Amino acid sequence: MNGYGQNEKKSTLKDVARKVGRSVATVSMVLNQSAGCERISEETRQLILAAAEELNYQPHYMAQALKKRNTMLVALAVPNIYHPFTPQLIGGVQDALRERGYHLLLLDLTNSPDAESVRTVLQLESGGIDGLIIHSMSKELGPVVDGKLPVVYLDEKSVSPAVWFDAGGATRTLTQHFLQQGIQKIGYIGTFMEPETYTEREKGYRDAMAQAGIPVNEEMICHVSPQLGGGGKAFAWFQGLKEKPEALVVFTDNVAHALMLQLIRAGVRIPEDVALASVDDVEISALMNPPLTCAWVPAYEMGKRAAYMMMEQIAGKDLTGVVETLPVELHIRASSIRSSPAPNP
Amino acid sequence: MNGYGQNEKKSTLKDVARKVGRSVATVSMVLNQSAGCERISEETRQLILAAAEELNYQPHYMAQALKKRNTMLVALAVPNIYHPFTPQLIGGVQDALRERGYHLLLLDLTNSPDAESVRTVLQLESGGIDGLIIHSMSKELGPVVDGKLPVVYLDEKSVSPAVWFDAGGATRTLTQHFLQQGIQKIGYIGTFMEPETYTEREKGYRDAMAQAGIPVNEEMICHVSPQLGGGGKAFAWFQGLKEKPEALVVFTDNVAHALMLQLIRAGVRIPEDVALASVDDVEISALMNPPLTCAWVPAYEMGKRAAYMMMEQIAGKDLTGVVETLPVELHIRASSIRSSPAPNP
DNA sequence: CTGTTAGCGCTTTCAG
DNA sequence: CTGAAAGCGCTAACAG
Repeated sequence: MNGYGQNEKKSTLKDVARKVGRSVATVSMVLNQSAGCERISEETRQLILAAAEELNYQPHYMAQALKKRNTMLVALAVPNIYHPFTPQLIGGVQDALRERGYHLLLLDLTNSPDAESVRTVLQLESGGIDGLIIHSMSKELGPVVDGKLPVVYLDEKSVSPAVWFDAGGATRTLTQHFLQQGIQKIGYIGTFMEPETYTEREKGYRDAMAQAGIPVNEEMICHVSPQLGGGGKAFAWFQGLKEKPEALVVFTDNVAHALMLQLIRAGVRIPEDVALASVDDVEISALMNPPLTCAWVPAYEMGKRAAYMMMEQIAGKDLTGVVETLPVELHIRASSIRSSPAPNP
Repeated sequence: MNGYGQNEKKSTLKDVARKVGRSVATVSMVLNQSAGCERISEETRQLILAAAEELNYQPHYMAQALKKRNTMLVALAVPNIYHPFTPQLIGGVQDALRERGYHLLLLDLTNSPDAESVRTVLQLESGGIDGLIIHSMSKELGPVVDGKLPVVYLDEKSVSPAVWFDAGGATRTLTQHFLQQGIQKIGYIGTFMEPETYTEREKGYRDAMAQAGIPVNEEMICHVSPQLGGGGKAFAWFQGLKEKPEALVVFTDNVAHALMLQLIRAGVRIPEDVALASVDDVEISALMNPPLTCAWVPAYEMGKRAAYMMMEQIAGKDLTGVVETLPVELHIRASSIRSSPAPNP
């Protein structure tokens, strides 16, 4: 057996109450500075504070939670802990939560068959957490938590409350960036995966093309998985094309990196043979050879905003219908520049 | 105001007890299958089960925790959520915890001045969590938690219980891999940062050199930060060397990637001008041009093992002194091959 | 100014 | 076979 809880016996409110010869109620009051604590005599207060210090008193988290009906725990459910986006999201959520004393319970659903993840959420939902932030999984988890506790959705816009970035705007901007250079044969590498941010990205590309009056050639669109492996698939597709696009909008950095590295290995020049641009802008994008043009996604900020919205809800505010949209930034680098831009009239 | 808890009023043990006309004690027993539950009549049992189902009863997490003196929460404290290693660690910890119904509380200390992080840990320590897994921060957090709750250290070996990978072995193997090719002018890119895994990595390199009877030229050693930016520093250092090494052992993938990309941009050929090998082997390493030779670190597995050790401790086992060492795997790729290896006698 | 009381929702002896 | 009772550690009226 080990000896936790024996060496440094945790002291309770009762312990400090006994030590100063006062009741637990009084002690609780001064330690919490709760309503009415001004009427406690300065002497008693000092006595209590000193005793608490000396006994190294720490309030018992769970007891407090049970009584006050809030756990100070917010869960973040992520579909894929390995997505380069996820750590930034986590960082943002965590930092915002910590500002107000909340803790982050992470629910990594990467390896979780649906049923199990739902069961886990249900478990937590009852008295375990104060709220749930859901990344890209409203379909799977939305019905389960519906109305039972405060929720914020991340990376979606057709549910609420939510915070998302302008995914359509990202690919639209990227596409227009090519169009402005006079490039018309623009392909798109997207995914068959469902999350709304992905369908919106493809829509952004299509919208930009339509706006420019250029019919989309479906041959120039390829669907892969959002992993590095997807880049391999995209490369094979590209090599198989008889008529190559002059530029490619890629839906996510991961895929763009893998694709890029393989194109270069195969002797395809970027941007001379094919220009490239993608969405996310993780740190290494700027270091690629050539540096990769990206629509930068404010993932950290999204996490922060989601956490703030969560805490507002816990505080009682109704955020139904609220969808915060964060803008992306276009970071132009060498991978996408084939010619000087069309002169601005 | 929002309406959580109003629409779907949570039902308690009392609710289902009342519904079936039995006492909460009985209901608690059958629902937990606790000792003595066999003596409850089949009829009553069915009644209770049905009622619980119908009322959608979920045990109240915090109440249970308070009574049973365990929260089913294990915290993982990480020093840097952005390290490519971290998500794998998290994944491993989480998956292992979930197998036994535990949840993961993530403590991301990336942006946390020391004092604050310590305060947070202290807060949690009292009745908030059942145990704490500490990644690379025994110095900062060890004293704070000392003896107060079960701890497992990750990526360290001079504290216990711990799980770590053979960091010295990793760089030793890499260095020997070069030596076997007859390369003698081997440089090392390490870091001035403290974590034990980093000092051990440098030691592994030095040991291998010593073993081969080759004096280490201190000019051939460079210390940078373990971020992508460190790669830039390393590149500048390399360019400034009058006498270049033929091969470079790099202490972490991040730095190797950035260094590699900049070397290539500068026209330095890999491995012809300088061979490269590094520690970690994140997914993209195999896709680099040329593919990067790595010592693969079993991060996911480390997380899993740490979580298992944690749960064993929570179950009462004393793991003092136990340090589990996980082996690394050498993944040889083109970046490190300058000649065929010396013939094996 | 301070103590008493009554629980939060649950588990667990111990009596029937 | 089942229920009553005690209590985990804490908070919040309400009395003095």
